[in-house]
Amino acid sequence: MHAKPGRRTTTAGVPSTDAARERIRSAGLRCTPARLAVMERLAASHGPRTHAELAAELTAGAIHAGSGYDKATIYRNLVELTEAGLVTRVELGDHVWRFELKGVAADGTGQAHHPHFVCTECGGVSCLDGMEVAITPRPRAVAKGRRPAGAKAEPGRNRIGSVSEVLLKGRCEDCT
Amino acid sequence: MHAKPGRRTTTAGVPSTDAARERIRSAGLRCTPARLAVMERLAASHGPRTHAELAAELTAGAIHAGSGYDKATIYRNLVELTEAGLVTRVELGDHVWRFELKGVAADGTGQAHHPHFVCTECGGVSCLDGMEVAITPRPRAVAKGRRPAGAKAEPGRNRIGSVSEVLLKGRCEDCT
DNA sequence: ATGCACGTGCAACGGTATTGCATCTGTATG
DNA sequence: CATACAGATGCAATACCGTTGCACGTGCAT
Repeated sequence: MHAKPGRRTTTAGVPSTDAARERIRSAGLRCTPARLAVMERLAASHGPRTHAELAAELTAGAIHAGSGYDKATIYRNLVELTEAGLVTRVELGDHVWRFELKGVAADGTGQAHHPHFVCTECGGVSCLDGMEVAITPRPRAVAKGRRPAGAKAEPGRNRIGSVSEVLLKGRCEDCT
Repeated sequence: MHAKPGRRTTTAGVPSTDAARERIRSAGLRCTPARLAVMERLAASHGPRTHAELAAELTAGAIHAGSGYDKATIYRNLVELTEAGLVTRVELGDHVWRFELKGVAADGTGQAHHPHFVCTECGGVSCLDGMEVAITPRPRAVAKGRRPAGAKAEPGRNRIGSVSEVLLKGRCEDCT
């Protein structure tokens, strides 16, 4: 009882738990321990996580006692959070959906869609959050003149209507 | 149609069947009717086909008499052809793998790194042959000094070694 | 404290990918 | 041209992941 359910990092600032709680609430969803756990797990991850991974971590045998959420619950939560707009669901080429916390930049600037890099060797996935991908029509030197607007292709070019996801495949440094 | 399973042989030019046959052979695989059928089916399609589609077309009830290949055989052939480098396997976002004839690398060397664009709506794939993708560090990090959660891959892990493929997902103009 | 609606756990379903094994066939060899 | 072997095929069974139905538990407003 003396351990308040949820607020484990009680600093004067804004604990991630409380932030998550608030976001869940404001999304019109109830704030349940399972949802908090999912949110925190996603927040603690540096890249997109698969449902299987999250389920494995949050089901019974997990390190943290008090877990033990059902796989279906986690799945439903992920879907609901996705529909609520708090989480994005991406597909990187293997047959697994990965979920990722949607942009939470403190200032509110949406880190909309950042590119992902997946290693074809080890299957590792990196979030190229600090990278920018520019698509230019002609193989001309593009080094300078950084083009903001993220990974947006110029419309009217080729048959691209709109780009929703950028995916790079290759080998990570470890596998080279 | 009139293409008999036999060798329409090299009377004039090179029938696609023979071309496929040669490619299969040169890939170190046996040339079997099932493989030829798969290759021809892929060649006749202008977009990526799912294994389910191909299986449905090539199994017993198919248009072509004499077909009736097993679903597992088709699957294995697709995988083998993929490993042999004759076919590429892509994932569009639904949980189905799609197979597509790879570009004809005449000299056998790897084809240029041209990005692909795949429409998540219609499944169409465009080869962005005249486009170039540049990956540049974002001018300004999300936050200064500190490493924000999820903003960067773990150091020493999952960093990009080499990029072998660039894949853009989104909607094509027709589906917008 | 109470009640309702929403969330959860359990288990089962469905669909696709994947594999084992016995049989058959393409291909090389004599 | 016949033969033998490695590889390919068919059949069926399996594994896996995502998804859903239903009864019960729980958050949250009253």
